[in-house]
Amino acid sequence: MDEINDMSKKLKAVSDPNRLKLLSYLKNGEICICDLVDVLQISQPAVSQQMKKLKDAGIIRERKKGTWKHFSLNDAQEPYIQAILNELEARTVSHCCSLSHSVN
Amino acid sequence: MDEINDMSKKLKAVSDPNRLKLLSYLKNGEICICDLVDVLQISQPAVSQQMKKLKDAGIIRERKKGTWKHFSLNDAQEPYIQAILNELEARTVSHCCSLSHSVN
DNA sequence: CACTTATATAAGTTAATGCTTATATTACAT
DNA sequence: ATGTAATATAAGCATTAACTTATATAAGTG
Repeated sequence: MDEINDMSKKLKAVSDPNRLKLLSYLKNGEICICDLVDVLQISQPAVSQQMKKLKDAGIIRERKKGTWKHFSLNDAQEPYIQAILNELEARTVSHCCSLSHSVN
Repeated sequence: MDEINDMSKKLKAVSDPNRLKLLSYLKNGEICICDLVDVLQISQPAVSQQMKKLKDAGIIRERKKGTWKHFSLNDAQEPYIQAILNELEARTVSHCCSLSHSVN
């Protein structure tokens, strides 16, 4: 019965149009919050809050790099989440911050 | 861009715990609203409204039989909706109305 | 250290959601 | 036609969700 609530939480996380868009941008790799503010036409705190929801639902992970935070899709997804991601078209953003290739 | 909104609508329809439960009961075949009131512990209008959402999202269909309405899962589902249905455990209800075998 | 930049948190507003109770509709039965 | 049963609709309420603006935090730079 608790599996239902877990599914509900994950599905709620991906059922918002803005968050679906965020995910479609994430399909092309890591992005940081500043990349998304322009693209979604919402405020920086709004993006920050959306990403938090996706992270709490276990769909994305974050990597801190200086003042930036880079987000990316988790490798392992529930099959039904993966099916949703498959349905999304991959979109490109122009990166506001140079995505440094160095690790950590 | 409108595909996002369509996905959002369908995903919203399945992201509520009670509606996920309804769907898990539907996996075993047709059921009518009266079957579900006891099972979910919510009022008849509440069940009725939930079913309407699932129907508007194109996930279930209805068949009228006298004063009863029998609901069932649509045969063709979007792949990502099917993946969600696959994840749900099939549950059994005791039918309040004799599910007549006659058609229409 | 002071200044800037990226992100987070807080508080408030508005809209959407999901229930409730009360009442309306529809269909069948007597 | 009247009564009963299944479902639908309406209205109201409480909760949640998703923004906003303002402010705080944290990290890099001169």
